[in-house]
Amino acid sequence: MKVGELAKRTGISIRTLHHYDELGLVSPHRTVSGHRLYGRDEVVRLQQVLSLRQLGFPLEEIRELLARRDFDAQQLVRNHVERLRRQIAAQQELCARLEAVAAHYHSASAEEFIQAIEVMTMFDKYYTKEQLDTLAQRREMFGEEKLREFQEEWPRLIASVREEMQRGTDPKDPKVQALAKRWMELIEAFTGGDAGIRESLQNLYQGEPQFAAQQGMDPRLSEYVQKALD
Amino acid sequence: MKVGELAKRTGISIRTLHHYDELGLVSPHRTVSGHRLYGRDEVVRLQQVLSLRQLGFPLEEIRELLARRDFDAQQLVRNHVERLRRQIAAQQELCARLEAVAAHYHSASAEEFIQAIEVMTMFDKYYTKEQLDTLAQRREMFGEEKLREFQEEWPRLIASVREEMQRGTDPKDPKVQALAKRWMELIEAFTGGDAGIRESLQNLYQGEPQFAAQQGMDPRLSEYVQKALD
DNA sequence: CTTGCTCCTCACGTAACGTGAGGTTCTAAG
DNA sequence: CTTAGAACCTCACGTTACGTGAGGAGCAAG
Repeated sequence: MKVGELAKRTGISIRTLHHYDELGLVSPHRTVSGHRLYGRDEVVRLQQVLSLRQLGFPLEEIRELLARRDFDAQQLVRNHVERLRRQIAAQQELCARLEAVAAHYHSASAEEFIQAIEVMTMFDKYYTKEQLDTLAQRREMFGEEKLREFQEEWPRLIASVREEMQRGTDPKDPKVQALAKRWMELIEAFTGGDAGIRESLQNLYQGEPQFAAQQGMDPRLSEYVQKALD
Repeated sequence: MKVGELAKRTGISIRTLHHYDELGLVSPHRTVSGHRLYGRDEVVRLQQVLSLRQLGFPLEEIRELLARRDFDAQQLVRNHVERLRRQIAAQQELCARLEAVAAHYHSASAEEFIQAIEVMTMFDKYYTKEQLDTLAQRREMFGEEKLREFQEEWPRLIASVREEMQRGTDPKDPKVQALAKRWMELIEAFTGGDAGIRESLQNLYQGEPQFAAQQGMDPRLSEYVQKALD
């Protein structure tokens, strides 16, 4: 059988057969003019290659397997399954996240959408898994409505405080005190009083100044609020 | 900020930053001597790129997204989730199979192992999903023990029939008739009387002669058995 | 002898960078 | 002012499993 025929019968492309020949995976005989000739043995070999390929093994590994057939099949499969499991887990998490974003930012603009993803990325970086779980629970407790309110209130609150700061108002001034109180309340609502979460939050805003800036925060403002809280 | 510093602060490799520059994803300014200078805007941009990358989008798509920000975020995410789900499903099936092979061929040699995989591949090709499900159920019904018995009996039975054929025994001979009866029983046990499955089985052995040969079958033997069964 | 089909061997392209090679610029110390 | 070493630059090849021509021969039929 020449390549074309084998290709038609197996559905494998000619190029792929050439490729396998180059890699030494399936090595057909040749006519004097150089045309490849596949016999029974080569077809069997090809089937084996295809079978292993279907299971997701890289070609290089397949070649080694078929070369020295004394490998530990069990161990091999276990390793492979392990690899797959990890990939699957990662992808499932990704999926869950994407859907969470899609669901939550139901009618969000592109800008808001990217923002949301950025926030998620940052959270991943600064919170432990347990903390993220805790936060997810708290969010569920509050419900859509409340969350949206909080999200809309924060920028307003930050803007108000910034205004007072720029105006040079004394942090002890009752107006600032009222804002600071609300500030505390919102943070408490978010952290649920968890000291670890509060710390991670602080690390996040200190460690990612450009992220903080996007939220309207900066170190000076932080300091100002801190004074008012004391 | 020069590349080295940005690289340290973000944990992204210098090469990657160069790469993103080449692709026009993050385009820093340059000093007169050509060194890259990243400012606030570029860092923000980088964060966005990284966020989208983390969600598994290809860089090319990310560039388009960030270029024309009027895209439909919902649609985009849905498409992406769809892609992911398909990948996950495929990988899970793979995993399940690998484990099935590993569990079933618990102490198999490398040869048997490859054989098993080949059989699976062939089954995939010739049976529909429903038929495969049905077969899986039947296998569970029988249990490990019975299956192993069947698997050991088949080669013996095939060998016996082949012997009679080569000896030229009349298909109507009682000895051949007894073998043919057992043959029928085994096939019935396998197909569970499902006509579709029996047909697929026949297609498999007719369509994959080299597979059939590995199992010890060939067209002449088939014909002989057929005569005996009539 | 030529047409048309099949075959051959390069060899580049893909995604997202890693990893040098070889050369320039910056920075701090002598 | 010079010089060593760090940091920067631009190529450019390697990775995986092939796809996709380019350009040139072999092979059967008219």
